[in-house]
Amino acid sequence: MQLSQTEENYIKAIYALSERSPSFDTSTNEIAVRINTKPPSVSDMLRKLTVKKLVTYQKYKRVTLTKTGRQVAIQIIRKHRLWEVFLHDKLQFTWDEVHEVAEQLEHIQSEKLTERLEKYLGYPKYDPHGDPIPSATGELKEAKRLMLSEMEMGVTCQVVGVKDSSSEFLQYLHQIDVGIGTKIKVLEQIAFDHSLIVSFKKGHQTTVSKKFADNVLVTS
Amino acid sequence: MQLSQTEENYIKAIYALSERSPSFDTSTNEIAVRINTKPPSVSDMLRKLTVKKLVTYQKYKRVTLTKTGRQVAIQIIRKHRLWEVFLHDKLQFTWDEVHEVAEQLEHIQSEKLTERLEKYLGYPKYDPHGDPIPSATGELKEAKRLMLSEMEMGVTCQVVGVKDSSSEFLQYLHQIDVGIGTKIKVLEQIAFDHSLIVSFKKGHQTTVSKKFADNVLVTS
DNA sequence: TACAAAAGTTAGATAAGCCTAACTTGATTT
DNA sequence: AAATCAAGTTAGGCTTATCTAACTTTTGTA
Ligand SMILES: [Mn+2]
Ligand SMILES: [Mn+2]
Ligand SMILES: [Mn+2]
Ligand SMILES: [Mn+2]
Repeated sequence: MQLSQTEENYIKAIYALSERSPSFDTSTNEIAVRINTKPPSVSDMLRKLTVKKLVTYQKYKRVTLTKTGRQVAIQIIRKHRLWEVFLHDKLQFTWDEVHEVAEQLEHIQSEKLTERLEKYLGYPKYDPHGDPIPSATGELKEAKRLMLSEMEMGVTCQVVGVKDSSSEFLQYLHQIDVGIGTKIKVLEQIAFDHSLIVSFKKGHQTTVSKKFADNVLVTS
Repeated sequence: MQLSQTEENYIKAIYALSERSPSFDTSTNEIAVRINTKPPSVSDMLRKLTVKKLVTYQKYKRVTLTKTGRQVAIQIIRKHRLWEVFLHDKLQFTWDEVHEVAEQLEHIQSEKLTERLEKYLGYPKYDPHGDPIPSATGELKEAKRLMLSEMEMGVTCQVVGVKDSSSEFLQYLHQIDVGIGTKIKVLEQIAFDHSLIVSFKKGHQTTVSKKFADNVLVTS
């Protein structure tokens, strides 16, 4: 099925939002906020996507992706993350620069390109944000990741991704020299505001907020 | 200036058509044929591009790119050809596969991407079809493609394309094992009928007609 | 020079995406 | 159960890009 860039962006947004909901659905307003449009535009598009059997939707109710819709979403995410790896590994883009360009590259239509790119990159399993890359057949492994705020005291862990990928957050991380692979040990939790005292690398010690720790994903 | 993909494709078409005209201009109908639209669509677009100062145009007359228009065209061509090199050199796409995908990739907007890609590819001067790659500042060399019949004696060259793409010709090429990338050395020209004695690869030697040599494009 | 054919433009529609303003529905609270 | 408010849809309009049919200008040839 030949989808426009706009349709692809909607599908991807619905996927992301519904995956994080316990009932695997989402709402008109949530979609509007995420893709920076107004609710009426979303209503229009949901009608279109329903006709194309990509979403299950009745007006005034919440939306779910159909099986086809989910497959479409996963293929776009696959391309997005492969391009992110390319930009990061081959063209030395920094962590916070890759997303914006991948947002465009994910819409290039050529299966051959995707497969060749994947091979060229050495079949990477994770993108530069630590998110798993779906296989050509749509298999997507769950990354066993924790929020930094969930780590036990005294245990050293490694940064594998972020929850928030706003450029504000990514730039802050860059500023304090935290990236994929950075080793962090949680030393103490402050009862008052749940902020954490942590050490990076060789003893260099800082305090980070709960909000920060909730948005840094780590593996132990 | 932020241009749509459609506008970019028009600009590129106008560039290609006007470059091959002695007066550096082109016509509504020529553009329509090239980008597979109807003349009224072209008329509309020419009005739009005139307002944006990308073309010089008066209705019922022929159209020329402005200096800005030409710069825009060259930047798109630069991206197109760099992506062709990437697809060919890094992802092993064949010469006839690269164009279609590059047609999409040329519209990705990120100067940094273009510059990094160029560096990554080792600042190539020519694309896989032997066409020159403009520099970041818009400098553009002459094409280095010649007809095989124009080659000097004793010089080894490489096949980069064909002028005639009839299946008779392509089958003949296949039969004598000539394809893109084949190395050819011109040994002798027969005065009588301008046929050429050439050697392929390791000394394997043949005679080809003038008509053949006029339709094989090579770079030295 | 006249006048027919070709080249090009305008008029009027359509489709995709987006918007604001006005309305409807469903959920929450009393 | 009714009232209120948030969530969502519809109505109607705008822009970009396209088309066909009808018209106008330019051209090239008799
Ligand atoms: Mn996108
Ligand atoms: Mn990512
Ligand atoms: Mn293009
Ligand atoms: Mn080319």
